Amino acid sequence: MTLSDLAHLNAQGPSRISMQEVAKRAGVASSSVSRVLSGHPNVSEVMRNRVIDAVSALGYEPNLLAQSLRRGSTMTVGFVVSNISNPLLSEIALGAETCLQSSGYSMLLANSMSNPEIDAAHIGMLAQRRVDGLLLSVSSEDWPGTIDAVNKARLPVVLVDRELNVNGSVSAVLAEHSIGIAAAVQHLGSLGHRRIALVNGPANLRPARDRAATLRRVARQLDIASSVRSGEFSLQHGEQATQSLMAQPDPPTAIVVGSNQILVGVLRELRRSGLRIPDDVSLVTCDEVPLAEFLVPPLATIERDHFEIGAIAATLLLELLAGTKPRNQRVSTVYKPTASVGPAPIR
Amino acid sequence: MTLSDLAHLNAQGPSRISMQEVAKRAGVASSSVSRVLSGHPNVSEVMRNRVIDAVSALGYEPNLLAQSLRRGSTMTVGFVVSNISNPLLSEIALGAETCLQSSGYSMLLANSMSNPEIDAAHIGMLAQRRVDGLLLSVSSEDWPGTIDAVNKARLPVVLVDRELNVNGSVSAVLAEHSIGIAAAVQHLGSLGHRRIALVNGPANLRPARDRAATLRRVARQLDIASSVRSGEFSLQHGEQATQSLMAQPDPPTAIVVGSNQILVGVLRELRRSGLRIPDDVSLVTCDEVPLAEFLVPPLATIERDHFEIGAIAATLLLELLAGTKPRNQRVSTVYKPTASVGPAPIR
DNA sequence: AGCCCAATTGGAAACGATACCAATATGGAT
DNA sequence: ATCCATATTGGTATCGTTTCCAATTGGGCT
Repeated sequence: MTLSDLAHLNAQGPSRISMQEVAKRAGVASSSVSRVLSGHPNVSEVMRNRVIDAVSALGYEPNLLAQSLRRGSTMTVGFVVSNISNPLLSEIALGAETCLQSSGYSMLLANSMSNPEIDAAHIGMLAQRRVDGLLLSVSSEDWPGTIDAVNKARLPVVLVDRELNVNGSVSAVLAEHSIGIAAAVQHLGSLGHRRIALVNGPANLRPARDRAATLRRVARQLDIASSVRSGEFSLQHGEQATQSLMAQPDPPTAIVVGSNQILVGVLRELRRSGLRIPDDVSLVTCDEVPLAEFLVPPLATIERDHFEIGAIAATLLLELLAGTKPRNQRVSTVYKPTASVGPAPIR
Repeated sequence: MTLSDLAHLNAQGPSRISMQEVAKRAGVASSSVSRVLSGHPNVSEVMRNRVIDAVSALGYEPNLLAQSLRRGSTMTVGFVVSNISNPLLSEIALGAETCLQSSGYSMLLANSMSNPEIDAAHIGMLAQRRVDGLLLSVSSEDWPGTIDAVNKARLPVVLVDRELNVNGSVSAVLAEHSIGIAAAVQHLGSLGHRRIALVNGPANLRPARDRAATLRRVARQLDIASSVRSGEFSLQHGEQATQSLMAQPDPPTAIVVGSNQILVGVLRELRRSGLRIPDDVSLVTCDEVPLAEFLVPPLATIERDHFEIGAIAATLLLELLAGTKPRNQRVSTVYKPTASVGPAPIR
């Protein structure tokens, strides 16, 4: 059955019904229809019924596009993200979308594939689409194009674990990576580890920066040697960094991994080189990942509630849209040791 | 620095520039500005330059909302999905969004949390927002509200591994689950397994239906006993079904798992009950999941290219939007055996 | 009875673009 | 020089709402 066949069957005709047609059918002005439907107080009972009857008789549904143009609000927010297939980000997106949904907002999703130029282009595009606000988990905090785009957009913004030097109405949800990292380093220290490495994400992103700074600080306090390998959030970086770390004359006895994408590379390289966890090297990874509990040994993790981070980001944005002042909200991280962390090997 | 401070610094003033203002500044009619910007052929060089100068002097950016209202196209598609945090779906979403992006389309994401009522509500909402088309991975194929909503929406639709009895312009991308399942069952049969169980998703969804039918058919051909446990895509279903399966007098010697969410439950229950893979029970799971390769033993999987599925879905929708006839495209699945599949235990 | 205020309604402008139509200008052909 | 076809431009209606303003009505009050 084709669309035009369907039109025959369907009493309400082939094209969409406008408010004008409802008004004509009800024998009133379109402004009255609008008042009834938007719940204006000064509407008589008779009018309300006439309009409602006509609406349901014609199967009228408002055109949100026209509403948005007139009202100046689209009830839409944009989410700019490096890669939604990253479980961290997809859970954040779920939390955000769930929260936004319950307030009548929709979410436009834009993947940048970790390319800051695309980030910037997306921000501009979303502004042209007149989203009411932005959730940003950009791929670089120092890319000028991104900063320009945010400033030009003149929109309420919530940063998702990012620090961006921009003007305007900007809130942020920030994870306290230091808590989890500090706990992990202390635990490792207590087990005799004296050389700890961090296979980290890019230094121009807050999570990586925060983790690196904390690890260095706490290690120094405990008289532990620390080394940080910054790089992309990628399998390749994980492999390469691990290989170069473990090839050193005094390789680290514990590795902290800065993301689930890097983790796969680290694990592959450890498997390839025959190093055993935790006998040869202890392992801790950041951000829970689905099957980690079934690895042998199960992986120690530094966790944060991803869904909640998304929900908080959305809440902060809803606050801004309601006219509140920007604010930052912090979310804790928690270190969960497992058998992947053991005593430092004796050399 | 606040927004109003910024307005001072910014030459282009506090509020957004409309096409009218560009026209006034260039000393031409707004229709001419429109022609220049939309690349109409009959525009003189002088006019083009005047307009372009005014545009860049004022920093004009078109209002996509007004464009959409007038043109009758939003360059937006809706993606209705049960739960974007499912890695299968987030990879599909990435594939789709990447493809749409390159054609200038944006994606509105709507999570239903596997609730068919919410599915239906989202479809209606997206229609009101005047999306140009829909990508649907609905949570139930027989929920009347969903079918009604799709029929009412009168939009081009692409089904993502779903079968939905609706009218209109509907394409589909369909995974050939039978290929992978058949290969797995044959492999298990050749290893002596005579009782195979499928811990499956809900029977009102194509992937689960297809897998169950294939498993039953191939098992019968090979004279193998098969049992199928249908249920939600959930950890709990995985646990409960596994427990009840293995508590039988003649428990299965191999389990096929119908989704990554169910998998976690199956693995937990197997661990809890002390059953070993593959010594006590062989295990195959559908749809690759990140760390499966590092489990001990690594998990045998029936894979399909999730990103490609998303990209194909988007391509099919773009075809429909270009006016082509609906069509279905099939995507293969491939069985990848590992040490999680072994000879049937001897009783 | 006359007046005023409040409630209700219709008409029209506006949001910011596009597209049709008519008007003008330009050039070549006769 | 005249005429016609074509290229270019401006004016205006339109997309589907909301909102302002003015007009009408009815009731209460003096």
